[in-house]
Amino acid sequence: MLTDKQKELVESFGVIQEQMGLSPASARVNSLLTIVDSSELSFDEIKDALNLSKSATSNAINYLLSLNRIGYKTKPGERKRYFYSKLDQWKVSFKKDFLGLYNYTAMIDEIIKNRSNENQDFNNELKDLNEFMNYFISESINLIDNWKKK
Amino acid sequence: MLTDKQKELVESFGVIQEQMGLSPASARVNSLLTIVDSSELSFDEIKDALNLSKSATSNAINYLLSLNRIGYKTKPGERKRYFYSKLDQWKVSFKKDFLGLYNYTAMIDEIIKNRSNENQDFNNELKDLNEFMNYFISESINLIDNWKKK
DNA sequence: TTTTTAGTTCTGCAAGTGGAGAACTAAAAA
DNA sequence: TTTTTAGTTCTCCACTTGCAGAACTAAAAA
Repeated sequence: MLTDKQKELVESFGVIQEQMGLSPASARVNSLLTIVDSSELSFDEIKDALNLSKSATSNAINYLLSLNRIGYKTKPGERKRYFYSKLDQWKVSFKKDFLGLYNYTAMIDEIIKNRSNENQDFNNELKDLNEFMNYFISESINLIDNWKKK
Repeated sequence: MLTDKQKELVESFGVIQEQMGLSPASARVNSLLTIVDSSELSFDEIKDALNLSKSATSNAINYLLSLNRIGYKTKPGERKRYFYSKLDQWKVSFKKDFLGLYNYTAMIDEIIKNRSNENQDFNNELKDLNEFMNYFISESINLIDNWKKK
């Protein structure tokens, strides 16, 4: 199912995704579904390709489904589910991530409001950071929205 | 040293920074140094303001120093160190973060190279994502570099 | 020389995470 | 009705994290 090189890539891309917050098993599953040539894999194919237990496979799959990073389809007359990478969701999730940064800037605004004017240099640093953040968030969202408009 | 509102903010900004990868204690220390009116605090002031043990305080401070998120100064004739938030480093560390994303795009390039042409739709999704990522990274670095050139 | 200061490092524990394997379940097939 | 399929959930354990408190250390003060 995988070439030797692809097996290596599943691991190394897996590590990168671990660093991005996925658990080892979820990272491997997502990595596998990105790398494998087949357009979708069954539960057991995933389990066997990664040498995972059923519980680890089940939990990893359900976690990735909850994040909307993978999806599944069924085939007529079969009960099995076939999982695939929802890579095309990247715009949606990037956008969500950037919007989430507004929590950070709102927090900084609160902090600015509640600092004395004793140390104006630092107050100005906070304001500058926040101005940039707000600018950066809206620019990033523009970049996403204007990317190959479809 | 802190108003009641500021104490609250230390906690809530602390939580946000925990979500960004800092340990609870490091997050509180960094939060405190961002919120407190004094321009710098000693080891014991930090320890007492946050009700931390000496070890937790020491480890949190040294971790933040290693990340370059805080710094310290000394006062003539005193051995104590006074710690402050290095908020002005944000440009440097944002830039480093974005440059780090090139590892991700390099990985995706490797993946593309090692997939068959069986599923061109997915191959094109990978290419599209990577094109965007490369564009986004370079644009972001431009935004940082051009921000209020000083 | 002894004591104090300003921390650092070590020891031990409580809590959380991640995954294996077994037990379980609901629907479909035999 | 029994068995198989396609998972899910439960139990247990190994490993990691984060912190407190105690022991330690090196420089400075007394």
